[in-house]
Amino acid sequence: MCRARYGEHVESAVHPLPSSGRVTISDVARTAGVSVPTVSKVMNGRDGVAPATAARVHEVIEALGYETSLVARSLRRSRTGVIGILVTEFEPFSTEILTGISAAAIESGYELLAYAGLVVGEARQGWERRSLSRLAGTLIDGAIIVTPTTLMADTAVPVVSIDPHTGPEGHAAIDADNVAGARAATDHLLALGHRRIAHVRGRVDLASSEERRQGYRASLAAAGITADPALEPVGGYQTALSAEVARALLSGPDRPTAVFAANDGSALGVLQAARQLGLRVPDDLSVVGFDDVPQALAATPPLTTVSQPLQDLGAQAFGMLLGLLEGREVPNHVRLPATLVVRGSTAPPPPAVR
Amino acid sequence: MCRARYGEHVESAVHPLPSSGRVTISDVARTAGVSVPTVSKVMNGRDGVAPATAARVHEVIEALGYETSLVARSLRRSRTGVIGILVTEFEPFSTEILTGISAAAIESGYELLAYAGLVVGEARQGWERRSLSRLAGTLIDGAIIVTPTTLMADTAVPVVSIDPHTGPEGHAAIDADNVAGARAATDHLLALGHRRIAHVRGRVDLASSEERRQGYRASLAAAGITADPALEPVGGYQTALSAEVARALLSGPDRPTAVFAANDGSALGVLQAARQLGLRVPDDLSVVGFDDVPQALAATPPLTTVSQPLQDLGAQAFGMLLGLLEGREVPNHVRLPATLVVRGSTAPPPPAVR
DNA sequence: CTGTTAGCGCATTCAT
DNA sequence: ATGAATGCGCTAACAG
Repeated sequence: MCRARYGEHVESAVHPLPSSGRVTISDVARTAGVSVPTVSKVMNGRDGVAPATAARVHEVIEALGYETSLVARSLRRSRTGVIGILVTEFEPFSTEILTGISAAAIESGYELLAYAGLVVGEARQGWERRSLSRLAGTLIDGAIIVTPTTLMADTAVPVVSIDPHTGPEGHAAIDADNVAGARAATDHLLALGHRRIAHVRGRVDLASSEERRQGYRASLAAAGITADPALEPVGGYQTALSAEVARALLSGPDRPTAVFAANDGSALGVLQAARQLGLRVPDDLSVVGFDDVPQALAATPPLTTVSQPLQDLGAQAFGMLLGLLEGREVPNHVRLPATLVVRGSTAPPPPAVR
Repeated sequence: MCRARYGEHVESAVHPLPSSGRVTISDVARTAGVSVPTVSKVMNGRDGVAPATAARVHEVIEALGYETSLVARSLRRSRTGVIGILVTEFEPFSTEILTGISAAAIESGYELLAYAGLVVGEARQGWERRSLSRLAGTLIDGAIIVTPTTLMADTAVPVVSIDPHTGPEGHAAIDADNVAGARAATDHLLALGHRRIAHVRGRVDLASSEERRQGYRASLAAAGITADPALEPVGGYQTALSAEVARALLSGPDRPTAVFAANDGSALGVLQAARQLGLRVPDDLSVVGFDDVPQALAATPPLTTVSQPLQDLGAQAFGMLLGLLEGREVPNHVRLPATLVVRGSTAPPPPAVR
């Protein structure tokens, strides 16, 4: 067992080699017998320091294991070399994007700081503005915001949004083609022979959700099918709620033979509901999701879904931000293709209702 | 198109409402007609402020969208309410852990700051000490370090290590049971009837790699098989190198019927080599990996592997860190079970060689 | 070449 | 109840 003891209230000794772990620039200066600014110069490789002095300072830095505090430095300097990535929390969606950003940023000279405010409930509204205010202007040179809920004009640093909830208008943004993806999903079901296709909608306040419904409707319209509002319950992008509305949807007499869910979480809910009702997937019911999260592949049966190029989204967002930081012109809006991935949850409708 | 223009050199106007995005406490104070300390008191909910004044300040804060700078605040205060997670880069392994930490941290009152130095080459050695020095004592209250390469004593803040390369001795650490996991993998192959089982080793300088080899050898020994060094090439946890050594291994006359690779990346390399040599998996060759990264499931055939509870690792690390921060006693070392996941890459050996 | 002075944005005494 | 002064760790502009 070990007990916490981190010298929070340790009296700093009269002389160097502080007992606590934290080593500051003054510790180094004192030990090396020079002034603080001299150490600063050495740290930043500026000239105007005698070679002998620099060497001695370097030795002390090495010995004490000193490293400049990112905080103190960034308070004083304008550029920090750190890019912020703002998310509400770390979950499969945001971490996949993070992975893409990281791959793109390697050897770019920038460091990455991913920040999760972990706010819940009321406080969630406007989280991105708050987080950005806390970091921008000091800690970070620019930011990538994952699924921001509001538009932000006049930010202190360059910002690129990924999959903004409000749609990609007004600021540098990148997202996947939700309309085309949803259309591909519905086209796939139509091609299999389905005619009665339901759509479990996402959060109605989000742009992505509405775009997916648009794609669904466009596909139906192209096939000469008029959309039936009774087949469009709202699952709010949530598994539990989607399972609930799916149960109702699938219990009726004239139940659909296929469901296109607004995201994978919803699709998993539909799968759950089908299982409870004794419906086999894909024999009795076909299900398509959206996003292609890891669980989609692990589901039983593996979920047919629309894959968003999450890593690409991240990588390209980083590229755009780099462009903004370097004062280059960058496209205001980039849209990446979403592609259908056919797995085991879709099949032709059962003969009885065909 | 839009061009970067973020008022870096904007002259601050004589009066409030600065043109740049950055709003400081003095802007608020000036606008509200009070002093800076008063605003500070209001922000931190301290008393000693007239209700009327507080209300006015609150209004201005709201109007200006002011938020305290994390940097400036943390420089002055000891506690920041932010936990740092230090990684070299964001990839599937570290982001999975991140997801687990995030789930555990929600509603804990702490915010999460994941920091990737993105160092490569020489500078990589000792990255965790450098990153920690840059953040600890100021920005973060404690840190979780993912796969640190060195031991760190006497840190400025509490630290918990996940899967330390040096083994879990000396500081609060958590990892998966590599020995037992490797043993389970090898036992599985033995149970299928394999006798000639190779092991593609990982990075020999890492504790996890050596532990996995130990488990492999222990399993063989228990079955009365003496380990053959010729069957233990080093793949260095890398796909390309592993494919190379596997090609050599599988080209020989007395080739093994099964391979236990030190991690999934290596296993994918073995799969590659087998395909090139015309060996069918699992009919001609069984392959087992370690880690259970998402690609393991997506491989052809789906990879039998040993799953590390990455999210649990993260969640429990957060729990331990919380304990340290609260001055509670926490176990110095936690070891979580690694479990075999049997998929499609393993089967009994071909009759010819059985 | 070096040290002194100043100030980044904020929180904390201590006066008033 | 409020404001002036001080310092966190660091860097920039100057003075010696």
